[in-house]
Amino acid sequence: MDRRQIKTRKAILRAFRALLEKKRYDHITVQEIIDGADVGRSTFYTHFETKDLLLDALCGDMFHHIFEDDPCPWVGRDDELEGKLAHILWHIRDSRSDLSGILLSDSSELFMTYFKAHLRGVFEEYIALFGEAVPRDFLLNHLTGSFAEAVLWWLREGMTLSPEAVAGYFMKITGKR
Amino acid sequence: MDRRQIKTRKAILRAFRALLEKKRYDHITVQEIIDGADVGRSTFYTHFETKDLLLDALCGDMFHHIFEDDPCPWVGRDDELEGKLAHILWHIRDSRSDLSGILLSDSSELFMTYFKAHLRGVFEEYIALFGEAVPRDFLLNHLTGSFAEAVLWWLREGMTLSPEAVAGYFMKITGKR
DNA sequence: ACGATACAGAACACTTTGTTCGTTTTTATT
DNA sequence: AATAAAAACGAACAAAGTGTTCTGTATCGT
Repeated sequence: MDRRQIKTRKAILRAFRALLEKKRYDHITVQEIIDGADVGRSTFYTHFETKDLLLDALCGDMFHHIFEDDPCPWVGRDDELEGKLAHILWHIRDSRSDLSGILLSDSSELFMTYFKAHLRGVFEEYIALFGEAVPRDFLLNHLTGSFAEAVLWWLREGMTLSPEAVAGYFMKITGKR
Repeated sequence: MDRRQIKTRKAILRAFRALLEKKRYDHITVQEIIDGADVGRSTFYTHFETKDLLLDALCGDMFHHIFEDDPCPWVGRDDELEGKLAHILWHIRDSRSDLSGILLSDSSELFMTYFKAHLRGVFEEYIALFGEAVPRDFLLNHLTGSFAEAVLWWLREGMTLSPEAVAGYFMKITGKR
């Protein structure tokens, strides 16, 4: 791939993210993005058909590496899920992509949708741990939703607690352990 | 208040809600709203300064009567909270304002924010029921968030379950009872 | 050094926004 | 029923944003 393409693509995404931390998604204009990225108008539209697709691309970039399956030392342990959750939190805190800024922005709901979609995959593996007192889909929905909320709470608190502590709280509150 | 004002205000809100069920909030234009409401352009702007304030007004209308404190037969009983939650669900299902359509729309995240804000008030009263194993704010956040998610799940399922059943599931899943 | 291609920048037709203002209709009151 | 006040209409407006097309220039991979 051409270096120029990569450079401008990154510049656009960076400018977009900077704007997202300042104002709401639907108040951001293409003009502001290309001004921030210092990129021509036509160039923007060759890279991204619409602003919505730009958002998709940003979410892809941000969440992909967090949910990559990397070597996991918790496999087989009885706190395997808790370990994985802590791992996700750890990634968010130390991520170069500065996820926390985006998740705390006025457009956070937008990103929560993507976040939950990824989380669902994680919890699907461990659904059996939580019994069968309620419908499977209800439970899955509950776990992903409430973990995402917990993460947001943690970010709002300034991430003073350790990832392990938050994961522990979450497991406790959902009745496991 | 002038009848005309009430009439046009209602017409605008109705048109807005009809549009929200079809397309996303930030894709809706003022032009579409006033066409749907059959109202002059200047009239719209005398009623609502911006589209965001129109949204605020809509949320106010929709959620207000649900969280009104009306005669509550569960006071003092040990399933008082469960009763109140069922009551809320009952309201949503039978509401004339057709909340379900809005909460299932592409802009549902927007309304969830308002919904949660109101729910927080409900849970604040009963926070003591859930122990002190985790920080109060964490817990409050968890309860409001996950109940809102449960409601959304219920709506998506077509409200086949009874309000009492959903409230029961929720209490079970949060560890109470 | 070469052709290919990505970019800049300007111009464009078009849509949307929010405001203004004179006119017409409806309302509450007498 | 007559009247003054209030509200809605509708046209026109500048300003801003959208998405496309074009030409010339700079940069890339080979």
